[in-house]
This record gives sequence, structure tokens and C-alpha cells, in this order.
Amino acid sequence: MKLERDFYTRDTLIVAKELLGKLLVRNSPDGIVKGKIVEVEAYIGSIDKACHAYNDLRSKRTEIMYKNGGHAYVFMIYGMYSCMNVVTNKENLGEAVLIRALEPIDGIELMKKRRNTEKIKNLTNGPGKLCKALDITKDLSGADLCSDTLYIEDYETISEENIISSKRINIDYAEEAKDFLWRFTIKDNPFISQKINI
DNA sequence: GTGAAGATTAACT
DNA sequence: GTTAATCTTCACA
Repeated sequence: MKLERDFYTRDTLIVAKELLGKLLVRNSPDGIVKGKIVEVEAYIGSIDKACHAYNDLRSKRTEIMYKNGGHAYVFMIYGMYSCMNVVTNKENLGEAVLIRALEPIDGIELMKKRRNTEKIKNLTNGPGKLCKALDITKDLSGADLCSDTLYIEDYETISEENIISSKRINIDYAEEAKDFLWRFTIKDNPFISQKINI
């Protein structure tokens, strides 16, 4: 069952945790691909130096994050990779959840082809990788997650004791914001992107 | 096993 | 001109 707009327009940290265990579905011309979300990070513009929308900074790129929840915010990083976020909460706040890792569920052959590897574990265990496996590019930035090309489906609900909170990754420039425990992973899932260090 | 370098684009100063 | 919410490859232990 596809998630409704109501799911996304709540508090970002709650949505981030509840996204764990859900299915990210990508319906492309080549076929359909599904993956279970096993790792996410929250970004909250108003208090988070690592967030592109920190300090109410609006630009062409961050404009998407100020929409109301349920849209996709995709940006290009380090020249070659894309990262996908789910915009959360109400309009004009600049909050989003970064999808960091998936567990491949459906369309695995297609993912292998796009990623050019045979190792399942290596297909989607990182933000840049999963975007390539799902053919997500900045063209999809601003896409509505209540549409049919890209959406999230109900699947599993992860209970509180199976969610691990830890520091976010690769945002050392963010000063005190780098210590926020806004990275959420499913306990003992082999498809998370990196070792947890608290 | 670890570590460091390089790739390459969009957006900001 | 600089730099980024990353990944792959190559060197060395």
C-alpha cells in the first residue's frame, strides 16, 4: 500500500524512524525496482549546519525542501553521485530525510545491470549507490512521492528497540551539528552503508 | 586488512 | 574559484 501525504507531513524525526522497513519503489521504463529502507538520516534546516537549507537558505537547489512533505529532493554530489531525500513536515520549514541504504527486494537483475556488479550487498548500501541502482537523478528532484514513478510502500514496521540512533556521516564541516544522533539504522541489518560509530 | 587519491557537476562566494 | 549529505580503485601492510 502506497503511503499517503499524511505520513510525510509529520515531525521529521518521527517520519525518519518510521521510514525504516518501508519499501522505496521506482517505476522506470526499464522495469520496477523495490528496496527496503534500512538506513536514513534526518536534516532539519532551522538548526542543522549540515543541511543545505540551514539558516533559511533558499536557492534553486534547496527550494524543493521547503515544499510540504511527500516530495523527492535529489541533488548531485561530488560531481558523479546523486543523493535522494524525502521531504518531510509542512511547507516552508526546509526539512528532509536522506535515504542512505536499501535492502534490494525486487528488480535485482536490473539493479545489477545499472550498478555493473553481481554482489547483492553492494547494490544499494550507500546514498550514491542506491540512486544509481534505482536510476534516480536530479531530474526527479521535486517529484511527488504520491505519484506512480517514485513512491514508498508500507511493508514492515520496525519497533523502537530495533532502531539504532547514531551520528551522521561525512559531514565533519558541520561543527556541533555533526554530533546530532539523527542517523537511524535497523539493528543487525547487513545492508547498512557503513559501520556504526557512536 | 587499512588508507588515500581521484573522478567531475551544480551551486554558492 | 571552491567545495560538497560519495564511491571506486590502487597502493601498501
